[in-house]
Amino acid sequence: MGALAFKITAHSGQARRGELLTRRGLVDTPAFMPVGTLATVKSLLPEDVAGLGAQIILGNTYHLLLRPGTKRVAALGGLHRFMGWPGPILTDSGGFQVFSLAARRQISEEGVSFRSHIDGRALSLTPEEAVLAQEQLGSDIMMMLDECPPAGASRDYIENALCRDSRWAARALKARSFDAGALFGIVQGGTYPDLRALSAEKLKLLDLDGYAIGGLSVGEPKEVMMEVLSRTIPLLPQDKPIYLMGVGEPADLVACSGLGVDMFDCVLPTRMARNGTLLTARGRLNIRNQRYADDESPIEDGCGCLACRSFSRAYLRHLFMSRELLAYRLNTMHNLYYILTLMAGLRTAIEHNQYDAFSRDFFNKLQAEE
RNA sequence: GGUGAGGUUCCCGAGCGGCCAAAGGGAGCAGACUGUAAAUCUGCCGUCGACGACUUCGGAGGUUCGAAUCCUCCCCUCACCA
Repeated sequence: MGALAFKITAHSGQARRGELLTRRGLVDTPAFMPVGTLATVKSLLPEDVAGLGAQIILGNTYHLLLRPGTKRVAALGGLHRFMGWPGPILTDSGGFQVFSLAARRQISEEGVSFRSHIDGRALSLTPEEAVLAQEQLGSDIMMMLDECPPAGASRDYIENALCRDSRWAARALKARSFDAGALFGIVQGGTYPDLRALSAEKLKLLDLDGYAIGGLSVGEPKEVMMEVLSRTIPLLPQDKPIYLMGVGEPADLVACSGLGVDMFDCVLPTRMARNGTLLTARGRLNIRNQRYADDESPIEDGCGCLACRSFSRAYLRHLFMSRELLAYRLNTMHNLYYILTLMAGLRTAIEHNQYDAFSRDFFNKLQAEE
């Protein structure tokens, strides 16, 4: 208590407009959290990130544990000071790396042992150590260590994992210091509604500050994801923030907000930016494409981001083709601006009880011919 | 003027009698990317009526069942000597 307060200020259908009050400031929800895995949102300055409209960012325990070390970050004054971001930070626990680095790790009741992807050295992460590392970082919202099973995992496997997750959640809570940040639990259960319910039941017994939904958008069809989500959200405490982990395609943000999700994070806008794909209301635009070589128009007419205000598609294409560093920065600014502006629009719509109209308009534009 | 090395598909560059439309880079073209091992990865990249055919390896001839690969002459580069 005290680490986090959440207040819902408006509803529009299932969609919720809320205010998440962390110990380092307010976050308006539904919120999108840009990912800054290694203590930086790649290519941007903290003031850029804030200027684009982000109120909270995500950092990563696993990566920072390996380099430069969470103990070192603590000695240097914590992650906020280290990276120059004074606002709220949510830290992932390393749970996703249990999934993405599956080939280099082993899971036991005690925890996870990894082979570092940098130098191959062995390291272990228990639920307690994950909390400790996040406390060393000075995290405002810590995530419990969990296992995120792949889409193809068997029912037995998923059930076994989620039961262990709930034990890990209890251990994480017990390990947390009294003055530490908030701690979220993570609901798993793959695409099985009853397993999702089981996971939610177990986690609800614990005094967690928020509930994340993990193990989605890991390869399952989109309709399945929406179906699972719509059946899982009602099972969670409605007075706590609900966080859909790893989801961030514009269409998903709109659709999932409509189901009641309050928080999102995703590498998609920043990674795509660095790979030359730009987000627009009409869909994706690959700036590498030949047809933009002589195009004097901005990425998107009417977009208020720095890249669109100042530069043409032709120039941005040139920068990207030349691998100029400015390309990554401008592309990232555009994509994050697009996403964060979309979230702001969504919040306003919910406040005015116009979620449906907003959503309809969004999908109509997306469908429209170029 | 002499001697030596060499001219390969957009570029660089392997190949040195058949398994070569020709390795490997680069460039180019297109696609993917959802709690970041990602400024990454994948595919295409001579032409066509395209599981086959046709035209290519400085030029022209020749040897051979068969040549980018061997021989002759010519053209052009580069290095060194005059």
